[in-house]
Amino acid sequence: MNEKQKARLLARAEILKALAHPTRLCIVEELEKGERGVGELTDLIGDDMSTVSKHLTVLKNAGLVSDEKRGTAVIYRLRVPCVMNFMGCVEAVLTHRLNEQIALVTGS
Amino acid sequence: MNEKQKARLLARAEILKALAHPTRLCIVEELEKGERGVGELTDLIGDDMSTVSKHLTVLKNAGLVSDEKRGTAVIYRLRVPCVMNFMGCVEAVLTHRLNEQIALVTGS
DNA sequence: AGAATACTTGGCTAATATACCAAGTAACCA
DNA sequence: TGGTTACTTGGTATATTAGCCAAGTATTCT
Repeated sequence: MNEKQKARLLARAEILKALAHPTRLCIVEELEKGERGVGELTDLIGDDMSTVSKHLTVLKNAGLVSDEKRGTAVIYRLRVPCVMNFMGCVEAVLTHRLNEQIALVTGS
Repeated sequence: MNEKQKARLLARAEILKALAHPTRLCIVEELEKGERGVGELTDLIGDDMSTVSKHLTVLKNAGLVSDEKRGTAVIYRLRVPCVMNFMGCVEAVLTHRLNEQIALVTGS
């Protein structure tokens, strides 16, 4: 494998890593519905606001969300439209896995 | 957020986490081309075979690949057809990000 | 200016992840 | 049966992540 390919894989992996946390997935799903302030997301998630803020930084660094200051509030929004497709595929993996487990239990 | 939703997000995050490593992405891309033994994947990646084997275990536990013993060899194959779609979306994020960086540099 | 609101950042700890080497196991071959 | 091939697993060191609390910053309100 050459350096260029390594860099490409690393870039992709970083985006996946940014999404690979329940809280961050929750944020992304919520932002699909529309822009939200940090306070709203914190209420939804239930962790400390500083924790939510750090998760938002991770998503921002990955290029998945953008932020904008309005008064004292900071409003976050999704920057990419396709994250849901994405999740459709993840769901397909889960379904596939579930079907197998059922097959195991029913012994077919 | 209720427990059921938390479980759903956790399940999705686990799949994303399994994909969120350059070596594992490399393995998945290679397996898109066809089934491969651990040795072949090790040659491609260049890490210790034990390291590659552990990455394969992660992918297997996530339900993304399956394995089969043939003689002394262990052959891995992809279990889900859609991982590439998936990556198409990741690529879209990268392109989006790149365009912005270009816009920044050219000052438009 | 001083207080309040809405975040972000720093500091810390605990948990997880990753890589290597060495040792163990399973199937085949001589 | 003993050796070889092809992996996997255990052990260990290091690095990264995630959470909370406390402190810092920016904007608005009085």
